[in-house]
Amino acid sequence: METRELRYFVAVAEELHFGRAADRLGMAQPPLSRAIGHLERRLGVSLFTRTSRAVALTPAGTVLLREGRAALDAMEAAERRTQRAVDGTERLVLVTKAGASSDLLPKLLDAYAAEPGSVPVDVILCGVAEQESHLRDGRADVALLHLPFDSTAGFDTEELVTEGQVLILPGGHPLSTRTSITMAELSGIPLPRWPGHNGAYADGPGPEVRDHAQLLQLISLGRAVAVLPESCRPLLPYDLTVVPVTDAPQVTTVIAWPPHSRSRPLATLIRTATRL
Amino acid sequence: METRELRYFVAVAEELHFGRAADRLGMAQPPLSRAIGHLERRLGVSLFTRTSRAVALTPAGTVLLREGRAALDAMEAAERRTQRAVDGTERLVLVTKAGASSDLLPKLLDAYAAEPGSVPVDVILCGVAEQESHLRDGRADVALLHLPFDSTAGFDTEELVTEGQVLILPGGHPLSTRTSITMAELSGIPLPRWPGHNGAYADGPGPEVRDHAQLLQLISLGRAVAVLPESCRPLLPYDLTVVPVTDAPQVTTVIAWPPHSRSRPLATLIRTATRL
DNA sequence: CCCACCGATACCGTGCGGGTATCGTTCGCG
DNA sequence: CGCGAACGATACCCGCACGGTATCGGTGGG
Repeated sequence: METRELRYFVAVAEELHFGRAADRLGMAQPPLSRAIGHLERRLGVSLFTRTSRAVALTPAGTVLLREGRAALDAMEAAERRTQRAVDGTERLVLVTKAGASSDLLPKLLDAYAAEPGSVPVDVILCGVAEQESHLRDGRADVALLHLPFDSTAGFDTEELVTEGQVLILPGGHPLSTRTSITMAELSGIPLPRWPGHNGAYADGPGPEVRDHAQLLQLISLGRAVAVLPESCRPLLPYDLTVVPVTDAPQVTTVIAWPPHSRSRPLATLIRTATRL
Repeated sequence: METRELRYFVAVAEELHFGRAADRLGMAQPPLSRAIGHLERRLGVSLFTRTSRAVALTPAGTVLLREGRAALDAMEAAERRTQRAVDGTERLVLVTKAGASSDLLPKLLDAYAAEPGSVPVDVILCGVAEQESHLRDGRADVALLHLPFDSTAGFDTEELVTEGQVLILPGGHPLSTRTSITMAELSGIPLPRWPGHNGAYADGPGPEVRDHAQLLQLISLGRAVAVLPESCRPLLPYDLTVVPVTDAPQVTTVIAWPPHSRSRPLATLIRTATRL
């Protein structure tokens, strides 16, 4: 199977429409139809059920969409990591959520820079749920993830720190005088919604937020309250109040990397992180 | 990057010889040279240093070999799993070492077959260190691996059972009267060597073995002794003696599967395994 | 009932992948 | 020291497969 065919297939599988898919791929519709036909004939499997009005995935097509995306990610990762491996300019790319691990990250970077044989580290701060794809498609070499929010499926990981969570409130909020609180007491309050793995938001009450800066501004405006890991405290504006949530799930920060690609600099970074 | 180019690159990187690589690929040498040249130009990195006498990988080439193999495995896996997903004939392919988990496996298969919604399970018994590639390139959906011997890098796993190890001896062996033994006492005895991840054997003393049947025959012949997990006992010929090794590393059997590809039947199998 | 939509088919041109022949360089050997 | 063998690069040619345009066939909506 050629990557070109697989890209074509994924486009059609996502659009479920040959015309739009061809458009997205920058080509005409007939060769796309033909390419998919070729692919189906060569695999010996029907991937789509098509009527002249609708296109749908067969079970085999569903499998190929899932596995094919992973394969395309692996191809992209191979390409990107190779391009970054030009002689003498070795670097590491670390990705993490903007606003998270605000105390851990500088410590880690300083400690690693002091290690013998360390290389420059580029830091990518991205929105929630983008780190995984960065790691999967080779834009990054290593990530700081936060359980139970992020999934570590397919990555090797080491646990770094575990912490409790706190409730963040605007200054004048009725609950801001409390010294602690439980999840049960928050059950009626809509918490902000983060984008899922596909980048879309689940339905429900509560404001849609994309990153911490946005969230904190909404809280300052009295439009939201949120439960966040304790380590976000140093980043809070002065006008917000913090109330420990006694029974919120513990948040574990882990360092994660793709299971192959364990270069010497990466191994050093991981070792440094676990020793902090 | 097209898979064809990547296959070409891997062939050259493994042979370190354009002529032999072209031979292996069933093509002539000039188009292969040209394809590699194209790839290098498009990636913007040099992958090989070539003189007219020798070909060697650059650092970037080393990265591409590692990442590219993973990507090709992912492509193959996508293809194979898709072909196996033809409607109505869903099956699971389980791979494990021949001779290992001899008690666990039938129990698991029986328990799973009794589950509602279970599908037929094909069992592949293979040599040591082949399971990982089966799982990686889509020939299998799920594997029983044994820590610390196998690597679970890149797979999701659940621990199933942990057991000690025992020393297997031919009947008349001087140590066969012992009721227990320690690793230190075995330090002078050469233990059999298993093939590594590349299929090659490490240098050193001790016979080279490929599977359990071969090993047990060598032990019966008095040409080897071995330390194996306790669960191999039911498979031993009557003329072998077993001595518990008190301080041998514990062996953990885990069920492992690729982190994506979590179909309903697979999830059921995993759940069944963890409940045994 | 007709038209609009959409995927499949027919047909054509061209670019690229692969073949053969040959060159340039380098090492080994007489 | 010079010749030949080994090996990758280059030159050149061919065929095919990929992509484009035009059109068909079937289906559902107005």
